[in-house]
Amino acid sequence: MLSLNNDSDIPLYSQLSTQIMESIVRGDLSTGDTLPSVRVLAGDLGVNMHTVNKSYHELESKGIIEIVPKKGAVIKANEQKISAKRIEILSEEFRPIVVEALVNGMKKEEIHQIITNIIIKIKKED
Amino acid sequence: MLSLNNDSDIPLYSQLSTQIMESIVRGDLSTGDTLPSVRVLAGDLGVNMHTVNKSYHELESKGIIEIVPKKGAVIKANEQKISAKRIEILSEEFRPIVVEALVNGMKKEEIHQIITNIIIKIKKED
DNA sequence: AATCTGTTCTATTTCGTCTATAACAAACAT
DNA sequence: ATGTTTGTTATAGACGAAATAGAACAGATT
Repeated sequence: MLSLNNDSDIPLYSQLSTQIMESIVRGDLSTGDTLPSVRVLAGDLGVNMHTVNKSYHELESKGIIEIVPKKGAVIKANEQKISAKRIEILSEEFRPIVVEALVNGMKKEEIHQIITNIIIKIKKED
Repeated sequence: MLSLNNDSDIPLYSQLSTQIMESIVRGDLSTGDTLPSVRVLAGDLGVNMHTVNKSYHELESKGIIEIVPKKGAVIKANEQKISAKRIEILSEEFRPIVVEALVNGMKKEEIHQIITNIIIKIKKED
């Protein structure tokens, strides 16, 4: 179930993108499935149409979905091999958080444990 | 050496905070060391005094440094035991990036490898 | 005594987010 | 065929964060 938090400092469209990606990881959404129209989902979530539209385009730029104008948004099959460029982008996103963990005295294994727990958490939630 | 990127979508004060934390992790800054005054560092980096001030206060809120009014900013000793609350905060920050990695088809071990590489990279840089 | 320090205040510019409304042309449903 | 739904595009406004600028203050340093 999707739900956005207005009080968060994370933009609504980013929250939505992340939650849709979580649904895919969890298996609730699979390759070929279509997402609700921007108007319908906006109505369900109580946000503006453009906010949902922005999220969909963010997902499209990440290669997660395909937007067919006048038709809808479809979940794409995930690439079998992740590109080196994508890994580089992910690394840059991970970096500041890893630094913060390290400066707090955490060891590599403890950070790995946090990652492991997050993965477990994502796959268990509904 | 500190250097900020004006074209980045990451705020200047956040970039600065991260780089200072990296210096600590790397050992270039140790407990008891004092940071440059907000005016001096701002001059070196070519940014406004308030931008550096904001970074220092962000670091103080994270418990990394201590600001003594009219004196300066000093690197604090890192807590021997990281609090559960801090781990929770870090987890929430890690989460969306982990999701993005998973939706790209990465496995747990591959994400661990990215983390490991980041740590190596941080400690090697100058 | 002069300088340097972080602090506080006011002000302005710029940009991203979010909302709102409207119109368009293509796809779809009945 | 008609009416609805679709994503797209455009314009507009409100709001807050980021960043800059300049000035003044009082305590610490030299």
